[in-house]
Amino acid sequence: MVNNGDYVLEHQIGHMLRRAHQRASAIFKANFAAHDLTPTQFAALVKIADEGAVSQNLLGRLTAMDPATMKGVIGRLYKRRLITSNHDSADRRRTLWSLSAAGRKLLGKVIEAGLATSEQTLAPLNGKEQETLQKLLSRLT
Amino acid sequence: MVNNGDYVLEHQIGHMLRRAHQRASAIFKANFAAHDLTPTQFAALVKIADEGAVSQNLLGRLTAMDPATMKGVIGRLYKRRLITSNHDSADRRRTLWSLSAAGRKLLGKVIEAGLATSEQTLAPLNGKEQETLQKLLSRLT
DNA sequence: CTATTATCGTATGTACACAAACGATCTGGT
DNA sequence: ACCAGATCGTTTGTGTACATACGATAATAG
Repeated sequence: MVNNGDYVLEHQIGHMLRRAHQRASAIFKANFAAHDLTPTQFAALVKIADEGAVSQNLLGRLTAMDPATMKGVIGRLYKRRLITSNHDSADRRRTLWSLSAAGRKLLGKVIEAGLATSEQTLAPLNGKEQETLQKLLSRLT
Repeated sequence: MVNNGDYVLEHQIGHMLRRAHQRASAIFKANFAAHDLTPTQFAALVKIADEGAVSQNLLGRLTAMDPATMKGVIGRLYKRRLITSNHDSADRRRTLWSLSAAGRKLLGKVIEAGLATSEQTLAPLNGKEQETLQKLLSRLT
């Protein structure tokens, strides 16, 4: 055994965030297993729906993914034909992505699972604690 | 634009945890860049130091990594000779891992960076808020 | 109008994260 | 002593996550 001073892994905020995120992801996975969607794929679908038509780069900023990550997510959604692409007439570098009919249908079906995921993730806390946690977390940015 | 009812991505706990974890990782990375250690590698070193000698499986449980992830982390630490291995005399399946002299030396040097990382990650909150956040996060498990 | 600077998408490499499946070994109950 | 089930470590495959580098295109400055 070695003494690392005050450093207790379990009390470090980074480690706690990692663990909480692991748990949230596991709950998400259970709720979305039937639809085979990952958290980032679902986030992308939601944001595309919000925006109507978005470029890869903007979508990345809206969902907090960098361009390289976004490319992979978009690619997997496109392979399943949940989204469609159009060239941007104003900027030849851009491709604009929208929901396909299948994407719209799927999203309508799973949005409830998204809400259930949030609820289950926060279940250990009461209403006021949930609000407090969300408020504090939102300030870590 | 499509209406997704109440589903606002930014307000979902899973997404907030993902973003907070991203930020914490970025701060960690900046603080440990000179030593080329990732958060999981550092966590493993800390726990090995705490325990003296641990099996891969137990170390995984102590640091919240599954066996497949742990194998990669251990492998990278071992390649850099920060840890050493011994066969467990009581169980032929097990390998027990300990810090090497180099590992001990490195850990002594970077433990401060770990504390600084936690401090900087929590910097947007005051002392009382930090405590509240940690208490609430610890209950999400 | 041209030269610099920025942005868009793409590609490659490293590192988690977890599911699933596997052989080797250990353990508890009979 | 044996067998059934658990545990240990490993392997393979998919999906983030990000750094870095690159060519094409756009926007801006002079």
